[in-house]
Amino acid sequence: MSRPREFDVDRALHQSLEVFWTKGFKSTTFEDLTHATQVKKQSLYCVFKNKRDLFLKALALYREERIAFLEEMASREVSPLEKLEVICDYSQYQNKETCRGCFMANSAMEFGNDDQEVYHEVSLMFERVECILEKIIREGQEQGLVTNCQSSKELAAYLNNAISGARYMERAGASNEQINAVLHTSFTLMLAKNAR
Amino acid sequence: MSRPREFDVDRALHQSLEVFWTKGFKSTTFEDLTHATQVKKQSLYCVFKNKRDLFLKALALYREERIAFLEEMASREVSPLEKLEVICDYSQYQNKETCRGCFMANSAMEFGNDDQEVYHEVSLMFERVECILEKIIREGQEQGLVTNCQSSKELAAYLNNAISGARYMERAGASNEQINAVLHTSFTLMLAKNAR
DNA sequence: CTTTTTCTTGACTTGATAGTCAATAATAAC
DNA sequence: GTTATTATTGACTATCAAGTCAAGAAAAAG
Repeated sequence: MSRPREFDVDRALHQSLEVFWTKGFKSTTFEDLTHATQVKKQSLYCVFKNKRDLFLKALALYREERIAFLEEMASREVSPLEKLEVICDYSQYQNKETCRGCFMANSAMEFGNDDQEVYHEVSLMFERVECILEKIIREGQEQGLVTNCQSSKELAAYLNNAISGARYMERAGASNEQINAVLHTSFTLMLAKNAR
Repeated sequence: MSRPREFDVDRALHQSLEVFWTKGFKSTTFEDLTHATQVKKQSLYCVFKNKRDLFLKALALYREERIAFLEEMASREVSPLEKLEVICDYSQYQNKETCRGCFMANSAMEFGNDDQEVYHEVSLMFERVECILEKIIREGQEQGLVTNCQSSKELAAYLNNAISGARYMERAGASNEQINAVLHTSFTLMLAKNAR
């Protein structure tokens, strides 16, 4: 009955995510988005309420994709140590030459915690990631590979924090070697003595 | 010969720093600055070339003050462990109720590493902080208090990263307990076995 | 082929904000 | 007191970006 949409909404969302990730919310103009998506302004406005709405949807998409990756990783049939090693391997985070850090962390930094919706996304991500990490760490502890001096929960928060820091280093322009070194140290220190 | 300035430049700079720290560069309007400093627009423009110049000077001021604090701490006549404990004590970072994180980290996040001048400030800060941390850690290692499994340089980068992560958590709205727990875990894991 | 519906397009509006200008005020040197 | 110099002030300008509007285009249904 009606004229069908000519552009792929999901594709446009992914492209917008890339832009927001690289430039942040404030620095991204709507023109940047129309340019990246090759979709005209009004067409985007038809689907997404406004720039902020598009941003929030991109943020949620990012979270879902990250979590999906981590969950897939967690469910693999390999030793918990190997899982942690992959998670602590910086090269897995780094795509392209752009040092854009973690989109979620960048957004948390940009908005602070006074923006309810962004804050909600960030918390959600935090919780989910820590939960997955904790499960892997618990496995590692049960197998005597990870130190028992701290609880799995403490270590999960610890590791998550180390990764956040690393993403910050990335954003701040640190070299791959520096970042990898830090993650490796953080990883090593949480191992049981006999597993080092 | 001429009419003297009525406002204290240094005081205005400090006040501007507060605003930039809380809101970031982009989100701070010049009006915010005139309001915070109670100095009229043109008077600020007389002293500082523009908003960006004022921002960069605030950033440098922040770095100097942080470094001064850490250096004072490093030179105290207490055990290296005590020094590290103070540095890892989140309550020392936290002022007011505002969760504004580390101004340097926030700025690094906001600008990415494509802005040369901001990047320079951030790198400078990084290097200086790590250098101070390394010195304390080396002391700790010599006294058998800090693990020798990693070099002092590695551990300094590690600790700096953990602190960055913690400031990010702060910005992202984590509770004091959560932040303290993470820092405490990071601190504990770098201790020698007998010092735990 | 006509009608209906929704997409597309570019021009337009509105609002915010960085930075400028020119008139005025205040002070120190002479 | 006069003059020269610089600070102060508020109005002004220019720019840019988000969001709106209305006309036109395209497709599906009958």
